[in-house]
Amino acid sequence: MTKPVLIAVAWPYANAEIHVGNLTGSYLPADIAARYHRLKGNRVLMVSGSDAHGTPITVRADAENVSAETIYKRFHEGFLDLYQQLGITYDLFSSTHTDNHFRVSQAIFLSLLENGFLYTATEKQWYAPSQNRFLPDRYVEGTCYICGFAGARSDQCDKCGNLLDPALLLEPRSKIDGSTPELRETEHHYLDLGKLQEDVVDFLKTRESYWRPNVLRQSLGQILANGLRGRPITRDLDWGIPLPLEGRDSKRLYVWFEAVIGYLSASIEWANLTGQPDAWRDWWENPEAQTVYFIGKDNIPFHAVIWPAQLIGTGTQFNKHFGTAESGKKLTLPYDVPANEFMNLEGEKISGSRNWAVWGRDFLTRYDPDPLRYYLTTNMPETRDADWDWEDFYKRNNDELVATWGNLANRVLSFTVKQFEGKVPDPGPLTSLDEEMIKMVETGFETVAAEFEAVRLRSALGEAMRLASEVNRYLDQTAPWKEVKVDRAAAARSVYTALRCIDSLAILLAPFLPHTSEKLHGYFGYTQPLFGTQYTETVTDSLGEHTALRYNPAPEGIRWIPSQLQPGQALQQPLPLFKKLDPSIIEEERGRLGKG
RNA sequence: GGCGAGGUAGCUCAAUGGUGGAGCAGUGGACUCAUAAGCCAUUGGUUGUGGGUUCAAAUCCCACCCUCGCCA
Repeated sequence: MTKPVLIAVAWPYANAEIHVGNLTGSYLPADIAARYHRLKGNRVLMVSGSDAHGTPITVRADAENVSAETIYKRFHEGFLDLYQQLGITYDLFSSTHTDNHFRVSQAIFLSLLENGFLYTATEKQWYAPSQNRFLPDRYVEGTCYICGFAGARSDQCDKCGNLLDPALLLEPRSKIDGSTPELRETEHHYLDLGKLQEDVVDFLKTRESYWRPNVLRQSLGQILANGLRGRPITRDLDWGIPLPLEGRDSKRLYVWFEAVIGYLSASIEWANLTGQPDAWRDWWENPEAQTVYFIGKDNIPFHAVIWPAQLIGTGTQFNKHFGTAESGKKLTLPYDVPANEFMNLEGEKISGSRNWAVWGRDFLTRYDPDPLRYYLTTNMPETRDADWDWEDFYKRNNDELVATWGNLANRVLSFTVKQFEGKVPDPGPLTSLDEEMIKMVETGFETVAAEFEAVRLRSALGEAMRLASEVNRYLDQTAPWKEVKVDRAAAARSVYTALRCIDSLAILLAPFLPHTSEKLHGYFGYTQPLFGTQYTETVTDSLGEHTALRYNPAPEGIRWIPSQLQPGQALQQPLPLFKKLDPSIIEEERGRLGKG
């Protein structure tokens, strides 16, 4: 039985490279889950894109004297490259800077407006007469009225750490041209979260039994303790999505409001690109669909509270404002938000500006993708902050990945090629020991799956690796290298049994280690691949063009099933799946940290 | 400042009131198909600190220290 599963992945801000903390926080667990569900035969749609708007990008653009679009595209291209190398298989990785996303976001805005969940209020904002525009808080600096620090940001002082009331800042000046800004009144739209609170609480209560405690406490717990207040959803900017209201189109939707809408708009863009414009409804207008959001803990309130509030507030009005066939259906609320904590690096917080980071693309110039995926999964911050430690990476690669799994596959395949003419031997009747071994691994298709369904990926990997160890134990008990000298039939039984287990383990481990599982799958002589292929595509719309990452799935079929390996099947001459690392990399890599 | 999470063996983590466990590392052993990998055995912990509740506390309560996140 297959079901629709939406894998919704955090949208990386297109103003920095992606590091291992970003990967283990959301992109990697999302891909592992997506690959698992695809193997299960579920209808998977995995979407995300570059978050192209917002002030961090315009700040950087102004600093480099280039357009915001230039900045976003530079990092966007890097994301696509990394995702392809690491095998993060988005069905669509797009961008928020697309005509489609603009229209979807505006439709959500209009739906909320029609349903009475928006209100307007007037506030005071910094305005630069010299430039004839409003300035975001972080564009204005001045002297802190609390500690006297001269380089304080308008909304926060980096010296004393206090959050500031912009209106009280002393000697304000624009970071762009040094001119003196003035406070002017401006009217903005607010999302009326107070009005939506009861519905959001009801929604969260239906998830209470299975969501991670850290996510529940920061959503349901926080609301019950403090309640929800309205939040402004517009700003005076010129980079972003214009309000779809006449006379107000100089205002832009706030990034926090529109970026989460990307999950819906990317699904719609994907549907259009595949030539089935209504296909998105299978996930978004289907109460049976499981929509799972992979994000870091800093994003919990936006995905567990505000995005559900936006969806609830939109009601059944979306199609009407988007111009698609009205269905009278509500949009699907999040099924799960398995937010991860953070990953530190050698005991310190990852910091891009200090280069205290392990960058994804840089890493892959020296190492293979699957060891990275392995280490980031065994060390995934599912319940608490984790730490990337180069010595630990080295050890887990050599002592676990190579020793337990890579060596197991290699020793049995090599032995078979050498002793049984490269063909799966005919085992004849199996002994009870053989049958127990096979059954133990087959049970893994249920026990590992249970961990996947609960999004406990570290545990799922641990269970699969435990089974690999069991096969090593089995080999020591049967010792086919001894049997082959005295009882060839016995050796054939043992080798067949081990091969069949390894064939199954390749599937169990495939979501984590797709590149090497695919390779091993080929060594077994199969011609049909486990997974599909990634490719990029340039999409042109009224805003210009953007490059999208796409995924061409493997042929339909359920592959999450135990090995049916047949005697006589011809194997390929295997090569080791993983490389042992030299201990010198530990100091070498540590030496790179913190250097420009 | 408020709220929340975490602090358990050298490392990564389990264990929510009932004799502190696993994997890896370390040590000893037998084997040799395999990337000197695998297998068997084994050393190792006053559970951040100080109090308290209890017959019994890693677990519940209070205070404090450290790390982190959210909010103000």
